[in-house]
Amino acid sequence: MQQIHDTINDWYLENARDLPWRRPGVSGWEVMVSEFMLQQTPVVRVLPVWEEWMRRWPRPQDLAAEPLSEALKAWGRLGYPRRAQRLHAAAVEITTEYNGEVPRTEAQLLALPGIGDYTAAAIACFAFAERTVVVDTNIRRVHARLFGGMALPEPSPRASEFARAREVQPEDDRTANLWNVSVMELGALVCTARSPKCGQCPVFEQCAWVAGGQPAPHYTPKGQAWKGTDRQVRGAIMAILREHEEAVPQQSFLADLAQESDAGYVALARLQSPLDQRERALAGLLKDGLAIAEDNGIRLPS
DNA sequence: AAAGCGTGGAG
DNA sequence: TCTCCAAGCTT
Repeated sequence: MQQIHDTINDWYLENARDLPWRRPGVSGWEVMVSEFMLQQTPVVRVLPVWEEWMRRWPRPQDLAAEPLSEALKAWGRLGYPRRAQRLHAAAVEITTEYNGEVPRTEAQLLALPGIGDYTAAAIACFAFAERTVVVDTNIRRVHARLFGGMALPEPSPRASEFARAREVQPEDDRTANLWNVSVMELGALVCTARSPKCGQCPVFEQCAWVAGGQPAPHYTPKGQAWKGTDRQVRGAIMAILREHEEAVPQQSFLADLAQESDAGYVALARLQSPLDQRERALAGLLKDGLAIAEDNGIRLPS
């Protein structure tokens, strides 16, 4: 096992991407913002937004001093805007409860809004060199193949996966710390979900999945519905709200909505449909876009 | 605990 | 074109 540790860690030192939140001396806040943005979002799309956020809000208290709507607008088109809402709330909590210092223990991080098992372990490990067991989608996939001989991990994380992740960790703290990010990077660059680059894999010889003849996945992932959903409605509404610095009169707001193809039609139909459906659309808006809507003076049909 | 939550690029 | 997927979290 130590052979595998050294091989993957060495591979990382040679092949890791030069990402700004991995630079030496980055703050806990810089790591934390990157982790929020990277939840379900590719690195290339996060990079420019992260740079802008760090320029504008270099400390938690800087973001906490802003209205939520600014965070939502600056979130841009990263998707899942409630992450911006939770990051803002976390910044407020760090400012009031931790004197502006991002907490360094997993338990403290886990208690903040928007931070779950993965993000807590990641921030503690990457920013503060705490010994944690990081389990993300990349690591789950590498473990499933390398140790489990399976094409893909189970659709949702199992307790057994966390147990295995703990068991395969290096004993030495420093090596374990590097192992976390190394396995993750291997999953991101080589051991990818679709068409893995096994020819470039440093542990090709040790891989249980390869040894088993690379069997196909034992399940077919189900895609998420999009057309006609509340999410599509919110997406269309948020897209318009983001682009306005000033108040958007209801009439021009609805006109903008009508001009949006597809999503706009769905949103408009919802907003003008019978009460129960309209309430669903409004409820969705209220969850993510209430502050931005209020700031813009949006008054939806009632 | 399964479902809901945005967005855009790759294959 | 259409499906899958990307450093998950919350209820």
